[in-house]
Amino acid sequence: MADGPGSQGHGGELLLYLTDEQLRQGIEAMFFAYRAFTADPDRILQGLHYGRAHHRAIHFINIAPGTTVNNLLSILGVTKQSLNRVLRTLIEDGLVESKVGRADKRERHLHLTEAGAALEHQLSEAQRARMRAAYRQAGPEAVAGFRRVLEAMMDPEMRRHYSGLREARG
Amino acid sequence: MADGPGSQGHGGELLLYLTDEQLRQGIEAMFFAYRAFTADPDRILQGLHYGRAHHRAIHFINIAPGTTVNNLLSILGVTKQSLNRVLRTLIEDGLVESKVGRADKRERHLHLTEAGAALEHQLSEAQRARMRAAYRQAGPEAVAGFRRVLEAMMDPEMRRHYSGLREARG
DNA sequence: ATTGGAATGTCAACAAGGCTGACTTAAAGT
DNA sequence: ACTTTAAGTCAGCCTTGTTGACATTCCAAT
Repeated sequence: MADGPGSQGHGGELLLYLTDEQLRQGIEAMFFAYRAFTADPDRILQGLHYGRAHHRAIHFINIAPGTTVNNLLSILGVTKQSLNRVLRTLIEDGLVESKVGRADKRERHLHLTEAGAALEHQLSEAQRARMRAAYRQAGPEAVAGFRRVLEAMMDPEMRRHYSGLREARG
Repeated sequence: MADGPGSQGHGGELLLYLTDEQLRQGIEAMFFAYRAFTADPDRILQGLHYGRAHHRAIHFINIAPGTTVNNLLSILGVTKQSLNRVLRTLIEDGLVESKVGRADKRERHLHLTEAGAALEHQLSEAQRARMRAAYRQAGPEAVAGFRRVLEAMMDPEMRRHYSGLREARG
């Protein structure tokens, strides 16, 4: 591994020279960027007696309408008790609808109501606005790299749930 | 690659055309990657009666030894009561040392003890390992893009605290 | 020297949102 | 018939965030 810092590891042949300092900067960048990334929806949710957990549930129900509780559980990586607490309030407040499964009546299929979809859109638009601004500022090549690093950082288990891989990767 | 599928001329200007779907994938990538990113240190901390808050305190005390409580507060973005609870246990357990300031004796200057530095290294090494693997897998160009997007995503306020900008940006 | 304000620390109470464990109900699978 | 699965519920615990109130210490200005 006599490669300099500019070595190309794209094919996986040559190794990158990565100092602890470079890695540390990446770690801090993740910390600060993620905080900013969640700040906008948090601001909207605060005062509505909702939190980040509700946002996540709403997000994934919107992505996969009709998903079951069990499926949502495995995506979110929390216990059913934790999810249930969140889901119950969303259903009570009329943002989420829970329908008994046709094929398997044990399952509950989750959908957003109109009100739920409206909140989802408000939340995701706030997040998209920041993402859009960052993408524009960084440029298309940077965006591709950003996505590549994040995908490589995920647990393989979670990569299954990540919809980005099912399309637009070629 | 100035005009890949992600960019498109727009009224003569070279604006990025970003679909909601592309942005959503970026949002989800952040979610899943951040979870993976914090999972390794969380695993180490669990059972030691420490949590992510302790990790963050230890991290930034290590980066800026001698930092004051107030400065740490503004970096972490939590209340002094929250930070104090964490700091107190770290001091009691002999991981952090709090020294009264010489110039201003109201201030407390924070340092890691040897034990604290050892834990810091264990935690950061776990995180670096994942980051290193992702960087190697994605390649140097992707890493540069990753950093650029994250920096653009941060709040300007927080960019001041981000050490990555003070060096290695040319 | 006294006073005002800043920095720090502490106590108490509360909420969100994780967790475990135990248990029920209903439906499906065998 | 029995077991397993999906979902829901109750109770209790932990971490980590929040407010509000208050004490202490010290610097700096009056």
